Amino acid sequence: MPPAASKDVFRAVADPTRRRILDLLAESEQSVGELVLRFSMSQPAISQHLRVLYDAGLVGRHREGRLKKYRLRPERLRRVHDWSAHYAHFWTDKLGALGRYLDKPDH
Amino acid sequence: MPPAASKDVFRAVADPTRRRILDLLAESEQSVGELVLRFSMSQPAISQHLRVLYDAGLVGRHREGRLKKYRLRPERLRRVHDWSAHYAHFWTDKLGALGRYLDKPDH
DNA sequence: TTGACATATAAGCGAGTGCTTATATACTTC
DNA sequence: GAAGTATATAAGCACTCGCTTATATGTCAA
Repeated sequence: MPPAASKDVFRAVADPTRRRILDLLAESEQSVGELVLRFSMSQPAISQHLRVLYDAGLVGRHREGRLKKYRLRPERLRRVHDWSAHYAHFWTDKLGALGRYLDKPDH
Repeated sequence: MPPAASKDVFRAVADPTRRRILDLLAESEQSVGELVLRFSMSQPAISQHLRVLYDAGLVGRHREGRLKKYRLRPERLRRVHDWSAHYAHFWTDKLGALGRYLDKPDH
């Protein structure tokens, strides 16, 4: 069985450590070692989180000497954003509720 | 031990069944029984998902006769939306990358 | 090649998840 | 009250998660 078979984006971002990794990578690409320094957990733990993010398509990576640099690939976050945006009018648009009411076919 | 102690919103929406429940509740409030009909799993399974959503503050509920109606409480989804919106410029704003680059203090 | 460094993988462990069936609770009707 | 309906909780089970330590792999430098 594949170690962490093609992971779902929603599950990937459910973990706070992984969200923090993404936030860090949003600033600049970083090596595994640099990331490890930002957390109080072992290097394998970070590598495992990075694998989940990689499997979910949320990060890319390439070698640079003996370092391996990870960079953000934010496109797939669009699924999360689009889904939640579906609810955004509930708190942004004052007329949202009325609008949705009037949109129903029987009005 | 509390059955599913105060749940995190990100974890609550990580499950596809729970997202589907939220989507259904976005249309209209529904009783547990009505929701059960939409899924091919047992009533307790749905009740357990509803509890997770309730503990995460994503749904409200009230009795109505012998029914218990659940309704969406979307406010807390804002956390998810705001977090993902933080990345939205990566795919919406063509000048986003340049803008972020110029925003750095050393430019 | 050898040794040091950087990262990934393996194996194991306790805790959590998502379901099931069985049962308890709450409400309504008779 | 008793019986029926609607929902919640309990217990159990297989599986997954997030971590650990130990080890394997890859890269550079001497």
